[in-house]
Amino acid sequence: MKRPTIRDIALRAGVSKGAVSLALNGRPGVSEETRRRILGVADELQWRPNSAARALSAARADSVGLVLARPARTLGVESFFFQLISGLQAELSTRSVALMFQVVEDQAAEIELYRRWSSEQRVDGVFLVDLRVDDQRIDLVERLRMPAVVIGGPGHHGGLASVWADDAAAMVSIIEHLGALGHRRIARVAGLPGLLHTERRTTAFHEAAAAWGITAAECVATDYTDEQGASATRDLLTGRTPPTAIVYDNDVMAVAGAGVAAELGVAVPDDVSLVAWDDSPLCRLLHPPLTALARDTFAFGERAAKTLLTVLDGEPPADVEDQVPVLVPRGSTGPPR
Amino acid sequence: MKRPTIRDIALRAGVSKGAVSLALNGRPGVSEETRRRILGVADELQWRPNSAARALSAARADSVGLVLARPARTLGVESFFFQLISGLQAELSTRSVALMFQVVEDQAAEIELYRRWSSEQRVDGVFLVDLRVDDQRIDLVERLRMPAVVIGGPGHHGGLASVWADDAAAMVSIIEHLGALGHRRIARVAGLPGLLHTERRTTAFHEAAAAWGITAAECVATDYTDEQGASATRDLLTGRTPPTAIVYDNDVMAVAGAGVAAELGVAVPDDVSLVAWDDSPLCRLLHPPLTALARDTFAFGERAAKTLLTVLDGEPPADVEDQVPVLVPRGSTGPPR
DNA sequence: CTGAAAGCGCTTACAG
DNA sequence: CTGAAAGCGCTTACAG
Repeated sequence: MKRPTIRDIALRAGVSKGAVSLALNGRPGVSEETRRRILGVADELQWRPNSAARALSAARADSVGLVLARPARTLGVESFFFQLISGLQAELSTRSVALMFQVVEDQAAEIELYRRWSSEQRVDGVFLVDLRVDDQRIDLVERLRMPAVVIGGPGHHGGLASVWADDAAAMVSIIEHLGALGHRRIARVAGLPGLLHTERRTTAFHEAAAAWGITAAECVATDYTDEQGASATRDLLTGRTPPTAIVYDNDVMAVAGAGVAAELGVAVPDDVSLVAWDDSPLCRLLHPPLTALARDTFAFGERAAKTLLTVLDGEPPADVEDQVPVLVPRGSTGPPR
Repeated sequence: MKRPTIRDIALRAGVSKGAVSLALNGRPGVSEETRRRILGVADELQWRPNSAARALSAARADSVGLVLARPARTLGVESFFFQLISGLQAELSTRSVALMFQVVEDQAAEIELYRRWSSEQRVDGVFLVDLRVDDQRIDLVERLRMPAVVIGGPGHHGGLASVWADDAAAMVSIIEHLGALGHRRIARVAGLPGLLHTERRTTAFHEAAAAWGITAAECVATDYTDEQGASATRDLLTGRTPPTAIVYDNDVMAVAGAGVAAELGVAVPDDVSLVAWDDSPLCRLLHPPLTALARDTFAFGERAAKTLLTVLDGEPPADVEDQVPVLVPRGSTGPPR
């Protein structure tokens, strides 16, 4: 009634434990006939590998990690990470690799966790998200010799693999959409200043605006929360020369902004056009629905997982560019009144 | 330069490996003095346990699992699970227990995963969510002798531990709020029919309505998505005797319903009052903000984790009732016109 | 209170 | 192509 081990298989098949191991792992060293016999017995006994034993002797954990450094109670509406995780797992599960997903309070706790995972050998590799300008984690992970994929490069990821989308090109498509509609005063409610992708978007925003002869192109920094998205919108709309269009760095803030506009009696899109970076059910649910920058985050996750798996296979770290996000025009953008 | 093991500690401290193990795990069998010396050396060497070795010999994985059976691409706006996971981890991390979180397509895949986890001994226990009427998992988990906590009982969870909130009492508070405002035609856009808590809410809805002399109390079944929430709302509002108030089983559908009302030119709350079960930033962001049933899901998660940890300690399975969710009245409810 | 040994279930050189 | 043995880093009886 105990769980069968390779010892039981070896006994029953009349071979050694070593041969069983080779056969089960599809490695050379046993004849095709004995392999078949061994697999048959394993199947009959309903044998499954003990993950701890395998991890101990092979020095592999068969799991990889993803840490999210956010104050737990503020996590919420953003569907991005759920989609990402689903995509990661879809790919990882094809190789029976588990995902250790952990939410921590801040980057200090995140770093401590990598140290622990490394020394406990809990994971074979990690995904790094929310990259910052001069991120400490790149260096740490390289020092720990922990295989890693940086999600949301490019650049600044040392010798690590990375998967990323071209934020600059996406920003250009937004500005082109608004510029073509006739907007000349555009504001942006940006995300956290320290994040690398925020900085990249800011640069692209100003460059694209300049190319369209848009001189009034202000960026307001926020922490991504609905509160700050709402108050930034209020400040912009009640200023002396309010913008005719606002671009938000996430969907939550865009929705909050739409709420503020409704409250102030500012008509969307006649008085102000709104664009959300990242599409979500949220954007489609609003009235009018929000014009949004859509990307296939699930597929992005799959790609990231695939990249980490190749690194674990010993391939040199790749630098993978994902599709450019696509702007989906909806009711929240139109020509300025 | 290799990672230190207990052997290194034993050598350096001049004791046996066994003594080191006892000291490190705070168990009796070593004198206070040698324990201190051993801990000192461990600290000096920056020793950390190898989780695989520990799991193999102690037959513990030091991790627990949570599986979500939802088609991956439909996962999204609901903040409930993120909050829950954060709460689970906050508690689990105090005991260095990891959480294996996995998203699968359906219950068949979920069950297969439990079998695998059990035979590979990947986890010491699991959390069961989205309980169904006559759920197969209860029986399976009991047969596998896998410690478990059912989240969202009560009842129907066999000999397993459970944590739950009183959905019936919460539903009563909603109906009382609406009844006191003068509503006599109330509809409910319900979640998935097969789920246990949906059924409990349905029963409570009808009983509470009857108690207030509300005869028009219709329930429409949905799959929790915004699409179905929207179309159910459209059907209700364009029917021959539309309700003056609608109760939604989640926040996503309530927001979708608000969008439909805006589209149809139905005023909220004058023409129709809206209530969301589960509060979220989403509800506060809308204009008018939605009256919602709030609960502290983070704390709920902590409590669930605590319960599973006590089960792992060998305590008899507990049945823990969480706080009753609290109705937060906002702009979306008022007296019927 | 402490030490020496066996064992957890695998993988991996090393002989034959 | 196959077998016997050692070893991964812990824990846990069992002697002293």
